[in-house]
Amino acid sequence: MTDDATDATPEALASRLGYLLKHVHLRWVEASARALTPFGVDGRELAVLAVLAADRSLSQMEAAARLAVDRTTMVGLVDTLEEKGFVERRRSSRDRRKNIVELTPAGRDRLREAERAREEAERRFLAPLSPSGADQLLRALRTLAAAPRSAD
Amino acid sequence: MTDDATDATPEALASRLGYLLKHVHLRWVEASARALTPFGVDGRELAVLAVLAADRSLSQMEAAARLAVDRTTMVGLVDTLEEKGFVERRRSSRDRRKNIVELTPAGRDRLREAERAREEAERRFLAPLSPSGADQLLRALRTLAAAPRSAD
DNA sequence: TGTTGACAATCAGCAACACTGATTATCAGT
DNA sequence: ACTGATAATCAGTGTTGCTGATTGTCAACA
Repeated sequence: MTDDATDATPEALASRLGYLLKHVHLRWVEASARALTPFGVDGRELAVLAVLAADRSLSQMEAAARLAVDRTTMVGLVDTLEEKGFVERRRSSRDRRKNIVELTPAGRDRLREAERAREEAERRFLAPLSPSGADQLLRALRTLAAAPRSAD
Repeated sequence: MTDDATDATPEALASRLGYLLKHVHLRWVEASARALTPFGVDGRELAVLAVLAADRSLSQMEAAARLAVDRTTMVGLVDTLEEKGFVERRRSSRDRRKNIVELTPAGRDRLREAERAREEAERRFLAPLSPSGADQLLRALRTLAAAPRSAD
């Protein structure tokens, strides 16, 4: 009896925002991990490459701010990307406290390939929605992410 | 010096599903935590109370399956709810391996109050969207959460 | 010029969390 | 009775993100 609960969303939770966000996110993490494994990067590392490609070069702190990850987390992120040969650290000549992080040619190539795979995975993931539904979802999420932190 | 990046979603990431899901979820966790603090439960504990109220009584495993949390995590969840006096464990008489978990009257009261607060918080959280937009968001999330695990 | 306060990157340690695997008690079927 | 499966529990592990301290550097100013 009722072992359908294993992968169907149970009635009592179906409308809970927290439950839905968490599980959809989890699903996506799994799906994107699967899609990105062949490229040797995970979703967050790819996002780092993407922000570095967007702005020519950034300090670690700037990159961390862009991605809204902790500054100490960025250290490790850049570490692994550097080991993989996708980025390079360089001391800024204008402010020698800063590490300028830049894409290597290999990093740029990998970014291009992996981005394609990510986009494809995202398309597949959103396939259960109508095209306009997918679009509205992204727009709604963007709105909520950008909304000012509720001032109590 | 672009410190606007701290709370505005940077261009390069604005359309990343993973980024958006993660940060919207994080925002919601913060908001709901703030809303629920006065009631002495967090979002997950409240969800446990809700599934217990929906189905008269459940074994721990059944409750865990409903919420899609690990069975070992449910042990701790029930532990703290029991300490707070909101649920009670009872050995099933029909299958003495099972712990039947049931709401106490105090748990039922707390659930009612806290649910009201959660709904109110959810309304506030979704306020930046139009009413129909909020509705569509929930529907889309429900669809994605229920979609069959992509079969590669 | 030397001193002061702030900031960038790094590192070590901590807390939260969920999972794996083993253990104990119980069940159902032979 | 004996066997294989299942429920709850616990101990240990790995991950993650954070706090706080450290080191080097900067900018401002007496």
